[in-house]
Amino acid sequence: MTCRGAYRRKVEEHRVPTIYDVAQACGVAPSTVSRAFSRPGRVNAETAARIRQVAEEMGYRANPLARALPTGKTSLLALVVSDVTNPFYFGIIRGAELAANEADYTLLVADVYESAVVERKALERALPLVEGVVLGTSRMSDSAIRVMAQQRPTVVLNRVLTGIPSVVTDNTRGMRSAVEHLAGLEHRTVAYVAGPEASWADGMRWRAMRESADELGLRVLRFGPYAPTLGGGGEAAEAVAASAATAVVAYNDVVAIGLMRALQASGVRVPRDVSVVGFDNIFGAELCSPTLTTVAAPLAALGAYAVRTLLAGMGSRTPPQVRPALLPATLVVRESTARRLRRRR
Amino acid sequence: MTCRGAYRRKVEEHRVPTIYDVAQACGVAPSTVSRAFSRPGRVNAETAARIRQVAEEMGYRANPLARALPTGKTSLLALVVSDVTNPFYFGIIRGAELAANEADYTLLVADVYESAVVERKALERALPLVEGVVLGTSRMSDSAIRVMAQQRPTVVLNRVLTGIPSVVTDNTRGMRSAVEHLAGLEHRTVAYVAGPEASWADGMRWRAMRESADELGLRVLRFGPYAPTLGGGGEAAEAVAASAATAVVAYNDVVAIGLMRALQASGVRVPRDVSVVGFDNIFGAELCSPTLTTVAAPLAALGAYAVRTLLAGMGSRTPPQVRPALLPATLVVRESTARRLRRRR
DNA sequence: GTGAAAGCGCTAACAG
DNA sequence: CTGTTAGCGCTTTCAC
Repeated sequence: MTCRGAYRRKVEEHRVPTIYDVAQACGVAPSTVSRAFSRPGRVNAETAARIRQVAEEMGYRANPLARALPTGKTSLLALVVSDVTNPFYFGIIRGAELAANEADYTLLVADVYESAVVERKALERALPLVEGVVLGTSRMSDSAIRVMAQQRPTVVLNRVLTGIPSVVTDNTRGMRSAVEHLAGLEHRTVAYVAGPEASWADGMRWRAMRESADELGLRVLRFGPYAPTLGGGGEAAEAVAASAATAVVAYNDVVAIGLMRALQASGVRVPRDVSVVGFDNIFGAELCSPTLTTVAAPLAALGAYAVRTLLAGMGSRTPPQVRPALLPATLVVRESTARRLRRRR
Repeated sequence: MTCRGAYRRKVEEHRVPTIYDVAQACGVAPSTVSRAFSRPGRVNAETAARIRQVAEEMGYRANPLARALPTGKTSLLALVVSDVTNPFYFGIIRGAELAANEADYTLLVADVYESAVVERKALERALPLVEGVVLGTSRMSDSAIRVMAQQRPTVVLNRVLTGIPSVVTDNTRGMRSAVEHLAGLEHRTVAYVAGPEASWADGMRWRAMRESADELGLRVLRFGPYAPTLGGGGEAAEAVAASAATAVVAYNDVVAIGLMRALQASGVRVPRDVSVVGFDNIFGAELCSPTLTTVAAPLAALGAYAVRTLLAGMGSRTPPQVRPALLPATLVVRESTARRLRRRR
């Protein structure tokens, strides 16, 4: 054993038992204690049991830092989200955290306030500490993501990046069920209130809507783009009210709620005059009135699946599957959609 | 220099430059490189600059793990919240994260799903990694918290614990402004819809309401306790409607929204017949209709202040201030409160 | 199966 | 001001 203790720690107060203490108490070498925990098979079963018990009694806990230094195994995973304040992420965080804890990993949630600079700094800080990262929404360019993915196993959410494993919501199917729902309520002309043009999801949703509407023989209009905010939805109200559409699907719930409020404010009743469908099923969707029919993204599932994919990829030497995983979105029917009235308003 | 490299790392792939590489490239001792970064004063300015530049060119970044091992300085802080899904915490997380990043710390958000078991496990995992912890809401007993506080500097949010620094919302002042607002709208009889009895905040709020009402000469009723959920608020509706109260303050926004909906469902109009005030100003407060007048907890400020208090306490040898810090709550007036009608409904 | 010893990358005490 | 050295606590060859 090396001569220890000459390098006195500043805070002698709460001396935590180390592997050396356990070894001494058991009358074995430190390396044996280490093995007893990490490779139980390679040590005499009886000895191992004794070590375990003594360790337990002493309240020994392996120092994760010390373990991580030689092995790189920090048991930390990073989840980067652009805005913890956005209800969209709650479910994702929750799901990711559950899956991480399940595997005895701790999740480091990095909130980057929609800012590329903060994102860079946050990642710079977190990257060396974590074993892998899930990119919730990233302001980073594809190439920047690829560079990062070389440093640490990476999984991307709701964004497809060839070569990087990703898990995305099946917007197409989700949109289809929304349109089918509206068709079932006898709507003949439906509109899409678009979100930001740069949004990958927006493109998917609009395309899916057009296709579904076509297949079901509905007329389809498109308004926008609008900002993905209450105000953005509000701006769309006038155009929607003036149109022939009796039902609209909005880019997301926040836009849908903004739209509903503006419609109501100008005397258009929801769902009596216009049915409204949102996307995402955020917490507020059942707080507004009428409560919002919406396509629920499988938030928790997305987060959990991403983490599991990450862990799986870390475990194996082989590069992880390259095809994006599609997780089903489901329609949640609430009060904001209703059967079309016979007489046009 | 010790003979290095015999202990080959498994992944030779992405060799990150170490302090030794920089030292060699600069022709100085490793310790000098270390000093150049941690104690710039103690090294020849010219040498330091050269080292810095070389390090920059090589893309050297100190390995936080290795740094943390001898010093204990992980640059990690934990924030424990009982439920990331609860809108109440968003602001807190955001504020805490901002303050942490400002000081070059990374925040580890541990979500404990309202479960004491998960909380224990999460803390067990995180505690050895972090330098301090902020307890957002904890299911732990006072004594358990005190035990933890001995291991790591701790700050508690919205809970007062003698001996442990804490930062709490000034519910008393917040409630007073709510009651003054209602009195100004000529309400004479007001009611409090109580939350869970075990809640420290609930007790504070009710007491403050009674006192404020007394001082302003209002009659005050109390209903509850109810669960702090939409359903809980709904349950209160009947009692409220049957009472003489023309205005109610609810334990929190979620209860207030549940109450409003149930009232409206039974034909009581808000705010025409009954004014409703919530507490916390969660995201949903401006999504519901009518939008909710509410006492806004200084969420981001709470989080930020807690982190700053924590960091301050870690910095100094002296035990941190023991008096809980009171942060002001402010009334946000929206649509759910209105002047009392002359004729009683 | 077990012990000895060399490191992981960095910091800090000690000399000069 | 700078170099030397001993460790932080754990893992992992390498011998026996």
